[in-house]
Amino acid sequence: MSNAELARHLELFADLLEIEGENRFKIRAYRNAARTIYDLPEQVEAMVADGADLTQIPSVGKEIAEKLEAMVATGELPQLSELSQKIPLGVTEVMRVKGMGPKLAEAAWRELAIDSVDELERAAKAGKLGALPGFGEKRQATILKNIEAYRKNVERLRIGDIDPVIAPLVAALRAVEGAERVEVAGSYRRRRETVGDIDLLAIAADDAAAAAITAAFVGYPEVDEVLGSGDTRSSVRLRNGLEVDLRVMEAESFGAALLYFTGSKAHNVALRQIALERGLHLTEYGLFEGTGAEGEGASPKSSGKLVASRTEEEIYEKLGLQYVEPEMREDRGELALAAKGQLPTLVTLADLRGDLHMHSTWSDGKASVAEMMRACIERGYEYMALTDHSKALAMTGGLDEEKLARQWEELDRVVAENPGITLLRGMEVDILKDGSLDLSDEWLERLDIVLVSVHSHFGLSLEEQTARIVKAVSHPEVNVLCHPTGRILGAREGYAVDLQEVFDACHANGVAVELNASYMRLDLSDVNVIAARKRGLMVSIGTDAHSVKELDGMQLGIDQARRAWLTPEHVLNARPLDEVRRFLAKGR
DNA sequence: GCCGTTTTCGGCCCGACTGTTTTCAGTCG
Repeated sequence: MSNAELARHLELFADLLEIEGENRFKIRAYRNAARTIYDLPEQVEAMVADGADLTQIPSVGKEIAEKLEAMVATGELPQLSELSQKIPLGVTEVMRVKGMGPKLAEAAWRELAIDSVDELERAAKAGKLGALPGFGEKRQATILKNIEAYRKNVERLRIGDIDPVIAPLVAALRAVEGAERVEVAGSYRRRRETVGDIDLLAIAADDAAAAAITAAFVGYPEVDEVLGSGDTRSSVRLRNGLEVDLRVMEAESFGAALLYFTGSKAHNVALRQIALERGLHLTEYGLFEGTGAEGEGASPKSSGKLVASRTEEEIYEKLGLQYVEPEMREDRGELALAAKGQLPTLVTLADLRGDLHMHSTWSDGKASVAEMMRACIERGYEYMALTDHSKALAMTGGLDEEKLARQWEELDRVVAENPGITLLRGMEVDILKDGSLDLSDEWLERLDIVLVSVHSHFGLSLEEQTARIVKAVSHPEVNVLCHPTGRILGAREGYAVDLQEVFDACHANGVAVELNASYMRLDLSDVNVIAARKRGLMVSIGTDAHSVKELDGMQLGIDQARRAWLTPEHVLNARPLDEVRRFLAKGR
């Protein structure tokens, strides 16, 4: 059972416990464990096989360790199956509708036998929800609207799809007179691969400016529906289904608000804990003296002297912490390092010296070799690898040995015309079904860089797929394993593969793994890049560009790399050319 | 259920909003 499945079982169990009315701290314990397991770079299954002590995993104690072992052994969680006899799993689905928490979902199920979103909708339309405690006309209408939103937007949107929509919106708000600052917070700022909604924060010079910013926001052309609009807070839904919230505030508390709304929630909880340990109190308004517990009846917001609030930097500083980059704020151990002053210096776009994965019109790219080359020079790269497809991908016009020879004649000319950059002659070679490669050994040896990829036979069993890829990366001429899981965000799960085993093989053979920066892929995921880093692998951030414009997709790859704490030392294409050449030569 | 520079019990992040209340529970971020 994969870590993701284990986490989902724990999460589902927590849902049912919550509906049952269990102790909320117990529920939180299960949710914390679920999140930790989901983020864990090591496979729990492998840990169990090795006889490791699972209670060494943070948030996992004796009880949850036993449950994990049971799930690994039997493929199911007995307590979950048992509880789902009592409470239908559909009730947890009802809980996913905004406005329906555990208490209301439970009441709806007990009173009205509602155990699915469909049932909930039917009951709301028939006006039957009024029978529930605390349910009036208004709430019934709200729930109906929220069911619609739930159906429309069950899945989070890809960050690469959202960027082109949000950038102009932010620009429009920044252009409003009296808008002193407009920033995006939330998971968008943390650069998560998918985003559920957008949080915008703005500083207005005065009340008139605040009103103008709000007016510009709710009147923005892409707005489909205004969900709510007040003096300090407004909310809209854009035409693509994305919900966007705007908060307008004074400069005084902007840092505290930015910190709070950037999250993650887990990072915030951990930060507040640190504040309490220091006799301080952190809220979205600022960092205050006192823990807020002593002032009987006094609002924590007003109790205690303000210590810091204008900038995130000063809040971290007063907490005795280094500034934590937004991409790292996931409570994955960053605060312990920040306390010791040992946070890594994350890789940036400026650190990159080249792009090692791109296509041209020789296969399925839209730009010529010369155009791609000039574009790479414009982007300040010292080197680039041209890596068209191999012949197995007939639909892309992949190259066989003879066509590759002709391509090289053109490369000779283009290289002579563009002395500003070093061209690495490469190919993205298909891994065939049996793990052999789609190019002759003779040509594999002649290439400067060999990328290998799976583009077919996604349905192989875990064992077959793993063995196939291990065989491929064990070929002495292979340098980079591309998009190692084959996933397409929001469209296709990756194929079944034991990444630990594949990473071991890459390590043994001097092969780097790719972080494919395409907004559709972002493969490896942040968690898997962390696993690769911990395994000591080099990571190549490649755009897989099929056009000049797609070369700019590199930023998304950088974002993902930063979420995995990569520094320039970890990234192959952030290394100087001679070092890259040594890596490609594998000491030969 | 987890956790421990207040270690094996007694805590566990915080504030706002909403609809429905007449003092608040539930939900959300």
